[in-house]
Amino acid sequence: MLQCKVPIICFNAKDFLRTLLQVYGNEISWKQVANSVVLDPRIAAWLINPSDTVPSFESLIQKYFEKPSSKGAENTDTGVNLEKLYNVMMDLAQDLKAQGLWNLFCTLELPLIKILAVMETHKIYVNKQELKKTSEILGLRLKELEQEAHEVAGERFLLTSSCQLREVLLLLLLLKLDVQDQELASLNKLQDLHPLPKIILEYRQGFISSTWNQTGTVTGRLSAKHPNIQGISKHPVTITKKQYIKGKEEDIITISPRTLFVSKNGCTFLAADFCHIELRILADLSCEPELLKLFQEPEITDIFTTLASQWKGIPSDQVKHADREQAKRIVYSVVYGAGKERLADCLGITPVQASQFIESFMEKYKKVYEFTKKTIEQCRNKGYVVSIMGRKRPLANINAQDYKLRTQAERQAVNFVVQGSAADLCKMAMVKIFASVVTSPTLTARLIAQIHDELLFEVEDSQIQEFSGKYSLSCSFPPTHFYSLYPVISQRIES
DNA sequence: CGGGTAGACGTCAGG
DNA sequence: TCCTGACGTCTA
Repeated sequence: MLQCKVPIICFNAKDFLRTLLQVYGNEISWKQVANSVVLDPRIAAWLINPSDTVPSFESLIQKYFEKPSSKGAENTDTGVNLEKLYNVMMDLAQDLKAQGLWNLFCTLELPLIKILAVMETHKIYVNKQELKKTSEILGLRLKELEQEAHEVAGERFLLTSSCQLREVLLLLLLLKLDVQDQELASLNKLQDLHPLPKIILEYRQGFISSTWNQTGTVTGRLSAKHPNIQGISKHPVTITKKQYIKGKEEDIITISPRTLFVSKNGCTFLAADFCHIELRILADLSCEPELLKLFQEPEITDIFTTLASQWKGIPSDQVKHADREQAKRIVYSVVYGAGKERLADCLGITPVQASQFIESFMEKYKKVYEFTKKTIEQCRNKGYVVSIMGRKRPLANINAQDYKLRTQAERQAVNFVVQGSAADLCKMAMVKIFASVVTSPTLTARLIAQIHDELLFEVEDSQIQEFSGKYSLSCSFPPTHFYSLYPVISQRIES
């Protein structure tokens, strides 16, 4: 079936392909999926309406089979189902073409099926022992904290219940508790493990592999579960603890959740990520000159640092990490339509000040404001919004009477165009790089995860130069690359 | 009455 | 502000 030149129609094709790869893993290489052509009606249905998850094959059939099935079908259930499957796919294909989604379906979403199937068959090694230990330590620390909280509060209650916590805080009224900041516990430094012999290391390592959902979001992004590898804490957490655990006598301990994932022997994890992709897309779509200028200056390495320095009126080398984070929050908050109360809350200023802030922002980046207005207007007329690659999101509430519902739809419209377009580009990068690795006779790099704007690979040590040089993504990704990519996309949509 | 389950909601990690 | 998933409580 992998060699078959004729397209295969399959509901949940990714699961089928994964099973094929797992069962025949010894006889076939993962690269062989490249030859197959698979059509998945579920993905087609999701593209037509992304808020529609289509839970089962039966429900899809039911939905697309209002018209009576053509007579003369075989008597067996299998025969009938096969015919239905074929007819449903043909109907969906017609719909996709009629709605301008056919190209997106063929060039992005269909190739992705195989990529995700291959990703799910790859084992990601984890340091099982360290994970277990971390879990135990965290459990202990949580108990400690619970006890402390009870003592301070003067009564027993469930820390994890926001409801009960609220009540307790209300009763106390006097002191402000900040439980959240101290909630995490500790772990021994992982460096201690490095000198351990290979065999022991291997013995200690277990492995995991996430499940990737291609039809689970309304914006076109991917999502992952069991575990959600897209949501692993990025920054290490440091903590001071009172109790000594298992003889390790350290007061301050750091936990780096990402280091618990380890690359295979002789391999290295290599991450390639887009730089400020959403802001670049916003600059491009709005044609905002001030924003475009920032991206075109070669000496600017970090846009948010630059924005922070402009805003605070200080040199960019004096911008602190907190300033940068603040600038980032401001930009995305304002662009996606945060209200004055929310922004005030976020920045620790009064709503009146926040309101003035938003106004001056919109004044400075006028084209961005016009872009949001135009997007909302188009959504009102058509009932949906469209991303760079033609991905659609219908927003029924865009013309609603209810103010709350209507303004929410307006924010969703603006957000979709930017976030959805970013999803398009990230998926495109995935498809292109995968295709290139698959056809390479030498490269063996495996895709481990996609964290929205980042691709994580496991690369043989001897191939790091060849791999990173070939794509030169992580080293440098200047704006010019982005703009050279964009016309290609537009052209594809036209054809 | 005890115990399991489903859905809603809150918080927090990612982007 | 938008989009996710994990994990906890709470209600039915």
